[in-house]
Amino acid sequence: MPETNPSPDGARSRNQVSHQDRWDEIVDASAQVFHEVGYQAATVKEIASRVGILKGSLYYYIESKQDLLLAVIKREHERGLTTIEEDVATRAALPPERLAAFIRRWMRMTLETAPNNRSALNEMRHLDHEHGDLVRSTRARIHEFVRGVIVDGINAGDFDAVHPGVATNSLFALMDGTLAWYRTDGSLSPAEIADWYVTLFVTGLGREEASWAAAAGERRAAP
Amino acid sequence: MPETNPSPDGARSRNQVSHQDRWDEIVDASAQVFHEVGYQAATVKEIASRVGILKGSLYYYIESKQDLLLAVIKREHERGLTTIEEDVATRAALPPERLAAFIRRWMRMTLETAPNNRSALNEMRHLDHEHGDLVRSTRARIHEFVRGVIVDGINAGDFDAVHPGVATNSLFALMDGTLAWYRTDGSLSPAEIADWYVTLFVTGLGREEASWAAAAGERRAAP
Amino acid sequence: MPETNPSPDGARSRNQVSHQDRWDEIVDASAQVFHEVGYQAATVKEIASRVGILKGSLYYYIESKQDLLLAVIKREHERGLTTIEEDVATRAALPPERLAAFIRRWMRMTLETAPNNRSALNEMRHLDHEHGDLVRSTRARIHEFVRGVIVDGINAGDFDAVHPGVATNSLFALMDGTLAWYRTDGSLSPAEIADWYVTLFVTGLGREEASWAAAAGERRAAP
Amino acid sequence: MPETNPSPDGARSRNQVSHQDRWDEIVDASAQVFHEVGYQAATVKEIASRVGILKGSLYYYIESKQDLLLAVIKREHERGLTTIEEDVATRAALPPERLAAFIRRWMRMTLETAPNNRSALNEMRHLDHEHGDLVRSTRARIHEFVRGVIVDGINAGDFDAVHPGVATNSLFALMDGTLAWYRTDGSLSPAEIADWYVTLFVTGLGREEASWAAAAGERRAAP
DNA sequence: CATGAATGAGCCTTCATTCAT
DNA sequence: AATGAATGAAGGCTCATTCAT
Repeated sequence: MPETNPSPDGARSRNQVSHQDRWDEIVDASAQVFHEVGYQAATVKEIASRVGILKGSLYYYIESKQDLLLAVIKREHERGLTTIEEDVATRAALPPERLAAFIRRWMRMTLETAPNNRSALNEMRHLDHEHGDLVRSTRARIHEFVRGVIVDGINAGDFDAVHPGVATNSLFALMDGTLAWYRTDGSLSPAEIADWYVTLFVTGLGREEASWAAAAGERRAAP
Repeated sequence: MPETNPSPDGARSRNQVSHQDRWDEIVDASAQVFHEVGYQAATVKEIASRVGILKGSLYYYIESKQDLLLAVIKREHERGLTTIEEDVATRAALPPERLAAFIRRWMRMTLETAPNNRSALNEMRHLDHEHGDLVRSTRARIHEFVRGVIVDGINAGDFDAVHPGVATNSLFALMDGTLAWYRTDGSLSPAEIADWYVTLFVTGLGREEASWAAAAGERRAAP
Repeated sequence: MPETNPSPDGARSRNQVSHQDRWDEIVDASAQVFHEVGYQAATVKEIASRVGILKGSLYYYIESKQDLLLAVIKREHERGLTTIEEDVATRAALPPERLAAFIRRWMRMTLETAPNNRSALNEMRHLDHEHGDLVRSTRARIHEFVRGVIVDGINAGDFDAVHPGVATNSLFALMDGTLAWYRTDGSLSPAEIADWYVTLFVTGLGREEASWAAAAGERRAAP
Repeated sequence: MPETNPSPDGARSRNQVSHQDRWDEIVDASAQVFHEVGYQAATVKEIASRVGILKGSLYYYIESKQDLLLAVIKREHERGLTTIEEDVATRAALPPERLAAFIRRWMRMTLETAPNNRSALNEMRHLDHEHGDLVRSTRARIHEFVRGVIVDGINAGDFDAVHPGVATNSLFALMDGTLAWYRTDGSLSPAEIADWYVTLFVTGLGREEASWAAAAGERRAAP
């Protein structure tokens, strides 16, 4: 049975989309499908058909299936880079507050903006060395930010002297692991989940919230 | 090039292994390969060849590739069921202590006993409905245990009144996420990582360790 | 990645070429590509891009890829037809001299004028019946010329009584086979190779050069 | 429409052939198809179906289509290597006689033993570097043999002082070019064509047959 | 004239699965 | 139990071709 275009013939002229828009559609569809069945099980045909074109047509935009994965992962990491950016007020705050703010930003991105995007991270092994390294370096920058905040907190006495790398990894495992069980119709909102992570992590890092909140007030008042 | 058996002919009579042993070898090999490349990318041929047989021969033991995944996942969950069992002393302990003990047991299993096993959990989506449900029910029992401990802790006032389901999910995301970044040659031992999770989670659940440790002593002394 | 026109936008108006010139460019590019990778492996896209247009645009000039092959082969045969034309002096000469002159003309064309053109001859099988016959009839005319010279030579006693058709085929196999091993930077010039073929073939046809050269002198003197 | 096995079901058990025999069938079929349409245009499906199996089954024997080309070309070159071997009498003969004998052996192989084999030589460009070099080295050995005979003949004064490399290339172009025009039902037998090549080439190399035949007799009588 | 986007047929290749021996 | 040969359904990818703009 030949593959046939599901959209009606006459619609083509009206369906005109710019190259960039089409490409965004393609990356969206890819992210969705990778999320649903994983990279290997995802078929180019399925992705194409969600965009409303034939699989052969997809190769007008890509050179190989891997390009789709790369695009999805890159987009995720760009969102990650955006998420580590802090506004002026937050940048001036104490480490616990900064970490809390980051967790809230990250969870908002993960659960609200790009729910089916972040899942392709586990598929990074399917990228070849060159692209894998490219992506890993971006990821490193993101981790570095969090690590920096934790180190600052330790130095300032706000956090216990934990292993900052392990703490960073744990935090991301916690946050990114959310997608494995989070359901949109569940009892908790994204914001509530973020709150819980803040409590868990910032408290767990060594001092109860009260203490560092108090400390923060004191130190702020000090100079 | 045709697939050929690497083992010498004459050795077969001496290589006699019981059906059960062969089956264990097969599940081991499957777990390894799934761990290395994922379920979809894993080939029946590769698994067979690690056992030292040809892929056709594997079908004497299984009906489909999915059976291999099922076996691996089942074994993981059996290990999980074993891990929720507590010795007499622990069963009598207070929730924070029980939770800490569980975390240590689980991490020992995850990192020491079965490092390449636990990774197949993400592949559960490749099981059909029937087997997926079977596995999910086992997983539910394991989660239920942790959830129970947390609820007990909340009721006893050891833990803050968090959402127990979310807390449970978080704990497993944290623990099972370890495999994504843990390196055998890293700076932390499995036990140290477990300690860190205990600190993070038990503290993070609401009260600093000191407080519940003290409370534990009092209550134990009470009756 | 979408195919894009490498030439700058504004240049188009100045790059104006006549239809005929464009067509010649296309046939040139086709000959080159066919020479490099063969007809089947040649892509319409590659040919178009050498002309500086997109593959879709090529179809303004052709109806199918085969048209490109046909044009290349036709041009080769036209060159062949030109090459069998003799100047007045040569037409009056004796068969061995005429054959020698032809060999030199043919090799000059093959190696100097159209090195990458003659290679498409082997691809004639990719022409459909109709066009194949068209081309074959031209080729027959060329062969007929050589055959005629050889027959004349035999009748005149200059050549041994060989099978003229086989001799003709052999000569072309010899000459057109040159491209398979000839290197521009090699030790022999086209003219030297042609000389060698003359020696080989005219001598090999039965009598050493001296003899027919002498005979030629006599007979010329005769009437 | 799924590809279906053309052979009747029940026949399979009787059609049992050894692995080696099946492989030979496959190489035969490949040679045929490559001969008919060329490497690029040849499809794995067509080759498989001539063997009576499905295209997928072919991959039990090969790793890629290129392997088929390699096998065909290797077989040709092995036949070539066999063909340069001389019996005791020939090895002792004078260069013209040895060359003549070689030409006859080669043409017998080309036209009688392996008519559709030798045509894949032109497809050598489709081999990757590694295998291309392998094959080229074998070809070099064969050319070296002919070159040696020609050089011997020049040194002995039997041949004119031609460029031996060019002469060798010409001879093979002549001989291997035969397949382009030779028809089984033609007026000349393989042996007659070989005779003609002998006359052409051995005479063309510089001295008429009579002369070297006479010289041969003399020199043989001399010591 | 040329573009750019799409089509669709077909290719090479992979691989889970079957089965006679 | 295991082998080896084959199957057949897909899958990724290529590319000649079409056509609205």
